[in-house]
Amino acid sequence: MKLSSRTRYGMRAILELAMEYGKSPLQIKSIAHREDISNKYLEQLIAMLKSAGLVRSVRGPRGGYSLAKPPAEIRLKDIFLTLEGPMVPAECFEHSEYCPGCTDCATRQIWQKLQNAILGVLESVTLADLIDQSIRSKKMTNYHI
Amino acid sequence: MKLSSRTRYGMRAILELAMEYGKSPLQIKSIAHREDISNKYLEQLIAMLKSAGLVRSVRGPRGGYSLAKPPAEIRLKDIFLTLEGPMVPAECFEHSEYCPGCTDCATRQIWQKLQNAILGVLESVTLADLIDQSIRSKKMTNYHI
DNA sequence: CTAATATCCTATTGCTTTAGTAGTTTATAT
DNA sequence: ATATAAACTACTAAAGCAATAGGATATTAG
Repeated sequence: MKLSSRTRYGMRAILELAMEYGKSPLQIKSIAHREDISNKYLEQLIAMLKSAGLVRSVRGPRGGYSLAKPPAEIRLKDIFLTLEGPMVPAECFEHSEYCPGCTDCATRQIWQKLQNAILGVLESVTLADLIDQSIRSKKMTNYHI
Repeated sequence: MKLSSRTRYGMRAILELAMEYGKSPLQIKSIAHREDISNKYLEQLIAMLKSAGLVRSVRGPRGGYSLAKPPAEIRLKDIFLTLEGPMVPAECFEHSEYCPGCTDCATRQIWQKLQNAILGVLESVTLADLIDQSIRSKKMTNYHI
C-alpha cells in the first residue's frame, strides 16, 4: 500500500505555496525545480488544487500560483481528497443496495473504522501546522550543528 | 481512495474460514459461491494467505482450507499486509537515501502519522472480534423483527 | 488400481489508472 | 509588440488489477 505520486507531489507543491504565503506568487517551473517534479505533470496537479479552490493563479509575466486561503485554514484532508479522490473503501459505501450477505457488515465496520482513522489524522492537521513542524525541525538541526 | 478487490475479497474469504474454525475445511468453490467471488481469482488470493501462514490446506476430495491459527490469534493487520503488500507511503520510507529537500520531512511526518493510524486500527482487531461483532449485529436484527 | 475431487502452479489477457509528454491557446506585464 | 506564464486538450508508455485458462499434483473413495 502506497500513496500515489499525484498525492505526494501535490502535497509537497502546496506546502511550497504555503511557505510563500503573503509573498509574490510562485511559478510552476520554480516549484517543479525545487521539488524535482516534472513541469507539465505538476501543472495538472496544481490545476486540480485550483479547481478545488485551494489555490489561485495569476497569468502572464511575474504570474504564478499562491494559496487561496491562509495556511491555517487549509486542512490536509482537503488536499488529500482533492488529489486522491473520494474515500470509498468498498462499493457498498457508495451504493448501499450492493451488500448481499451479512458477512460484509462485519468487514464494512472495519473499513469504516479505517476511514475514520485516516480522515481523523488529515482533518486534524493544517498547512500551518506543517510549516511550524518544518521550522521547528530545522531549528533542531541547527542546535545540533 | 479505495481498497483493492484483492483485499476486500480476501478479508471476506478468511472471515468465512474463521467462522468455520474447528470444523471441516472449506473449499474454494464453496467460499466463492457464498461471497460471490470468481472461483479462480479467489484461489490466488487464498494462496497468498496460505504462504503467509494464515491458512492451511488439505488436498484431494473432502479437502479445502481452514485457518492455521485460532481466530483470536489472527490480526487484521496480518491479513491486510499480506494482501495489500507492505505499507510504504513514500519512497523515502524504503530508501532513506532518497529525500533531497527538507520539505519532505514535514510531509513525511504526516505519512508516518497516517501509517500509524491505519496500522493501529488493523492491529487492534482480530478475526475473533469480527465474528463477535457479526453475531451481535445478527442478534440485534432478530430482536427488531 | 482407478476415477473423481480439489488444491497447486504458471501463463495469458483485457482493462483501467498512473505518470508523464507534447503542443497549442489565452491572458497580462513591460 | 513581445515575452512570459498559466490554461487547455490530446496522446502515450508502463504498471497494476481483476480476472480467465489449462494442466499438474496429491488424496480419498470405491
